[in-house]
Parts: sequence; structure tokens; C-alpha cells
Amino acid sequence: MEKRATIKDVAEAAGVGVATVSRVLSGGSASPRTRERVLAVAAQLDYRPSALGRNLRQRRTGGMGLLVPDLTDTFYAQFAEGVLACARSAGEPVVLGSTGGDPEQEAELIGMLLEQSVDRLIAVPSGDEDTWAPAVRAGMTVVFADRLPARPFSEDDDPAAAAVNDLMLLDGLAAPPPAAHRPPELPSVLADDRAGIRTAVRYLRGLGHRRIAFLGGPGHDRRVAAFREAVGAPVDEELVVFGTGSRDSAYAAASGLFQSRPDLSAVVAGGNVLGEAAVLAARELDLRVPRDVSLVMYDDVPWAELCSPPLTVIAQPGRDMGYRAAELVLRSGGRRARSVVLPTELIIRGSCGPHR
Amino acid sequence: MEKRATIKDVAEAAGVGVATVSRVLSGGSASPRTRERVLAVAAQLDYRPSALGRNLRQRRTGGMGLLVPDLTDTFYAQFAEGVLACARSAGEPVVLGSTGGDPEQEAELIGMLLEQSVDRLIAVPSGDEDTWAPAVRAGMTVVFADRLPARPFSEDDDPAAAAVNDLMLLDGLAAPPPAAHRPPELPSVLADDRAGIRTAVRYLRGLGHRRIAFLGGPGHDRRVAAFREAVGAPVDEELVVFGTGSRDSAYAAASGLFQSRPDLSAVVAGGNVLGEAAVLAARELDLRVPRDVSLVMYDDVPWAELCSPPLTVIAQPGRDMGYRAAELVLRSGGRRARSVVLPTELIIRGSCGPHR
DNA sequence: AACCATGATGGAATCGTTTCCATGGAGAAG
DNA sequence: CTTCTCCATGGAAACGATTCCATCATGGTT
Repeated sequence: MEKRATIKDVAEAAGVGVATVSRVLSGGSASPRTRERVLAVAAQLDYRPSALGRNLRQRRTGGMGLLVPDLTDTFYAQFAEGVLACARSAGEPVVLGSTGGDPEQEAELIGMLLEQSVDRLIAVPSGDEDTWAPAVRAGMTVVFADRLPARPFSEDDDPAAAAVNDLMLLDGLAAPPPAAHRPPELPSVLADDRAGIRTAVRYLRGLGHRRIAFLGGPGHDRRVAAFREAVGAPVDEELVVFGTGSRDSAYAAASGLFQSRPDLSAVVAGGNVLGEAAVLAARELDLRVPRDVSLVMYDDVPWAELCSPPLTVIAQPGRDMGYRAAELVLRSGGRRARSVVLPTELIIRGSCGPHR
Repeated sequence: MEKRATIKDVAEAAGVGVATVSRVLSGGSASPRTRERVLAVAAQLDYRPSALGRNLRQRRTGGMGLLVPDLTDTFYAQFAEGVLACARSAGEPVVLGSTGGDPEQEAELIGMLLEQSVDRLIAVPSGDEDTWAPAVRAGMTVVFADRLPARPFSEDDDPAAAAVNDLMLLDGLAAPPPAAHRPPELPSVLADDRAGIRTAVRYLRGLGHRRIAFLGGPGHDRRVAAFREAVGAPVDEELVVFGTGSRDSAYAAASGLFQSRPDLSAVVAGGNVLGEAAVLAARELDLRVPRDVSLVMYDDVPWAELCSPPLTVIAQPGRDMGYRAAELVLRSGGRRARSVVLPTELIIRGSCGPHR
């Protein structure tokens, strides 16, 4: 339990002032002669500047926060790995929180990060914009990933319209809404849900499917909107069902869907937890995939190949998304960073067949 | 971007000294009268003490570090969720690092945590005891989970014997080795690998299997030792193969095993990544599970049920292990905490059949 | 020769908290 | 009434870094 050398120790041992040591170590100006000596002494004392002192002085903690709903959702695990990879190569710490998809826990974690003076945050948001207001007000650099926070409810605001609006924004087709009082859009890293869903729906259509269901979870607003758009015409509302995020509720939703609508012939699962539930529920009800029902799952995960038949999926680059998000939040020391939309890919395996 | 109120602001507004404010907020003694006023003012100013100042003063960062090899390994994701759950309920931050199973990266991350003055660390170690020496020397409270760091190589030290030794320790059957110069054992949270493997091997034996292979990964020393012990007699060394931790190498190991020893009738996979590889390799080689080969996988993960047939697994309570580890590292503010060994459970599904 | 610009250097202030210590007042015991 | 004790209280010193600013030396210019 030896105590670490401080900058003062180095200064004394090198016969210089602490200011000089600090400058040498952080790349300020110094004569080659002193620089060399300071460096030598620092190495010899095994000196490592304490982040504590620095953080206090600069009134900010280095590194970044990372908030995801659930690490056991493989997509978020991949995403987190991407963030960690970038942070590691930058030598920055990552403070992780898992929200369980609960806005309240999310708010608490934001509070905790504020207390820690973590001023950079990557988040897969669960709460709405009100939840995020404190973070933004405190001047945090926030990068959202995978989804955007919902708008808080207000009577002149229609959630469905809002989601469609987000889609339009992605395409640059529409100007931002009359954002007079709304906070400026924060940078984000999203997958191209619209194209992904559209491709999947078209693929199923091409196989002859007409009654296609969507199995969604929290935060899948944009995906549902894209689904509605891709299906076109009035969507059969019974074919759009939601789970709350837990595996149990996903299973219940899937099972309920299959039972209430035996006439459906294809399902698009909005995420891998939903996909898992769909496979399980189908098996439980003796529905054969893809003979009785075709299945496309959002997210490519290692176990998609293990199923039999292996699952046809809409792959989004989880790891890349994480890496990009971390880059954004680090680099954007300047100002507003541009948002990023990454492409998805339909990977055809064996869980979709022709409509019978 | 408002700036936060400091303790000084509160002191002035309440007409008391900063020391008093600090005492009130951290539960020291104060007259009810002032306590009330300070609390009121603090609430009104929305004051939250900055962790920065406190950390510097106490020369330590709160919270804990968490080092795992790979979050996309579902077991580690479950484990991390457990740690996060405990940390969240304690209001403590968690600094996460993913080592990729690489001792070098692990060492770097330890260095980073040291720099941050994080003095509590939960780790699934990849490096050996030498890798961990700096952390211990610096006085960190370290809790290992899932496995223990390997002993560094020395000629009078036999790794196999060491692993067996660890097993004995678990049972409390043997006194610790002559640890004269060895650091004292650190607290840890482990699953009862020995019993788990033993149960699985006996189960396979009971089904008539005689040529049982073990498919291991890094850090599975204790599991291999348990396997050897459970199989008894001289083990056919060709039936014990290892991957390096990546999915590719796991697949290669599994595939190689199946090809080189078509006579084997059962496989115990030492972890879920290995199990995944085994399923994939078996399918690729047209081996039917469980007709041609029976499979037991260490780790219960949601997708084990999705396989067809669903996988028979040795479940270890990943989430609980994480929660317990976090409790240990937090509560053991005192001194050496006792290690914990949690039970495993053989969950019989459909991947094992009688030997033909 | 006097002066100025430049660059290296160290002292000291600062960040926000906790904690040590001295002070002062009130109540109890003599 | 005096003295002793105890407790609430506030001032000030840490903690370890960064950074402002004044100082000093050096070398070039007029």
C-alpha cells in the first residue's frame, strides 16, 4: 500500500517548480534540458498524474457515461463493446449504467453522472425529452444512439406524427418542426431503420405475404412508423403489438399475437429480444417456421444462426454504432456534431418462406 | 449551461460556515435548528455535492471498476447486470472495461483505474497474478469473479497441480499451499464448477457415454481440472481441446475436435461461446444433436432454449454472482471478505441422448 | 550601450469538498 | 458563584493537479 508520487515529489526531485512539471507532462513549452530531466525523474518515480486533481481543477471528469437499457440484450452488448473499444484506445474511462428501460432509473443515473461531473454521455434513451432536460441544461455533451428520446406529451403533439416526422428528418425531406421552444436536436447515431424495415417488408411481400405483423418494444416508434409506411394503406392495427421490454412481456405479446390472429403469415420482430420471444412462442404453439409463419428479426446476433432454421435478420452494425457514438462524443469537444445514420442489411437465412 | 451551486453558496445563503453544511449533509452533529435551515437552503438551491471535491479530499474515487473479457458473451453481460444492479441501489458509479481476454489490455485498464483512483475493483481476470500485482500493491480492494488469476510461471509450480489445488481449496479439503511468499488470497465469487462439471459428466455417463470431450476456453482451468477429476482414470488428451476466446477460434476448436475424433459421443462445452461453436460446428459437419453427439453447455443463456433441440446446460447464476461481487467489494470496506461459491444447476433440456 | 521582445520558469491561486482545531456559550456539578 | 465539560460552530488547511502572472535571462535590434 505505497502511496503514489505527486507532482510535487517530481518537482522537488527534479529541482524545478510544479508548474514546470505540469507543463512538460502536458506538452507545454519547456527547454529541452529541463524537459528531459523532468521526464527522467517522472519515469524513475513511476509518477502518474492523478485524475482527481486534474478533474477538480478543470471542473469536469474525463471519460464518458454510457446508458443502455439492458446489457443482456445482445445488441446493446455489442453497442457497448464498440463504445468501450473507442474509449480504450483514447485511454478514457467509461461509466456504465443500465436503466432497465425505466425512465425513472434513467433519471437517477443521469443525476449520478451529474454528481460525478461526467460531462459526456452516450445513451440509448428510455425517458422522454423532459428526462433529458437536466443533462442538457447542465451542459453535458449528449449523443443518443439507436433511438431518440420521445417527446413529452402535450395535447398539440401527436406521437405518431412525431415518429413519422423523425423519419422524414432522417431523409432530410422535411425541415425541423417549428422548434421555437424545443431544444436544438442533439447529435445521434442511428441505424437506418426506415430502409431496413422497408427492405424486410418488401422481401416478405415478394414471398407472397400479405398479412404481416409487427412485434415491437419500447423505443421502436421509428421502426413501427417505417413498418406502417412500408405496408402502406391502412394497417391492420391488431397486427401491430408491443411488449414492454422484458423477456416475459415480449413472450406474452408474441404469444398473444399468434393466438389472436392465426391468419397472419409473417412477423417482423423489432429487436432481438422480440425475435427470441417470437421463436419461443411459435414453437410453443406448434407453428413451424417458416412453413406456418415467416419471421424476420431486427438485429443480427450470434445465436440467430443457431436457430433452426437460422433466422433471417435485419442487421444493424451495433459495434460500429458504439464506436461512432464514442467518437462523436469525444471529438465534439467543439460544438454540435452531425448525426450519423448507418446502413442496415437484410441477411437472408432460413426463417422466411413463400406464403402458402 | 448554468453552473451548479457549491457548498459555499449554501453556507452563505444559510448564514453558516461551510463546515457546518458539510456536517449536516454527511450526517455529522448539528443543532436541529441549523440542520433544518441548511437542508432547506440546500434543497432550494438544488445543491448536490460535487463528487470531484470529495474525491480529491479523500484521495479516492467512489464506486467501483468492473473488468470483464467480453460483454457479448452473454454470461458476462448477465454478470455485469448484477454488478450494475447492486451499484445502482447503492448510488455508486461503475467504471467498465472490456479486456478482450488480453492480459495486456487488462493491465492497461488497471493502470487507467489506478489513475482515476478507483480503489474497488471487480474482475473476471485474464492475466496472471503478476498482472494483478500493481492493483494489489496500490491497495485496491479487488474481488475476482468467475475465475482466479493464473499463477505466473515458475519452474517449481505445476499449473495442472495448481488448478487441482484451487479445487481442493473450494471444498475446504486442503490447507492453502505454503504461501510464504505468495500474496494472501483475495476474495472471490465463483460458481461451483467442480460440482457442476461433475454432475454433467455423471449425467452423460449415465446415458452410456464413454468418450466425452471437453471444449474449453481461456480461464477454464478449474473446469478442465474438474472434468479430469470427474472422468477419472487417464483422460484421453485428444478429447480436451481449447479455443482462445474468440468465436472464430472456438469454432475452429470445435470443428477440429469433431473431425479428428469422430468416435466421441458427447461434448461438454466450458462456456456459452464454446457451446455456440459446438452447435455450429456440429451442424456444419452434419452431426445431429443429440443423435450423433450429445452436448452439455456451461452457462444458461436465453438462446439455449431456442436451439433445436434446446440445449442442456449447467446453469450458473450470473446475475447473482455479479450482485454478490458488488456487495463484497462495497461492504468489505473493513477487511478481507470471505469468498463466495455459488451453486450450479444442471438443466436438462434436449441436447443429450443415450449413447448408441 | 540601452532597450525590447521572447521564452523559460516558479510562486501562488484555484477548483469543492472534508476534517482538524480553536472558540465560545450553555448547562451541570461543585 | 465558579469551574468544568460538552457541543455546536466556523476558519483554515489539506487533497493534487492546472494555469495565471510576474520575474528573470537571453539575444537581437536600434
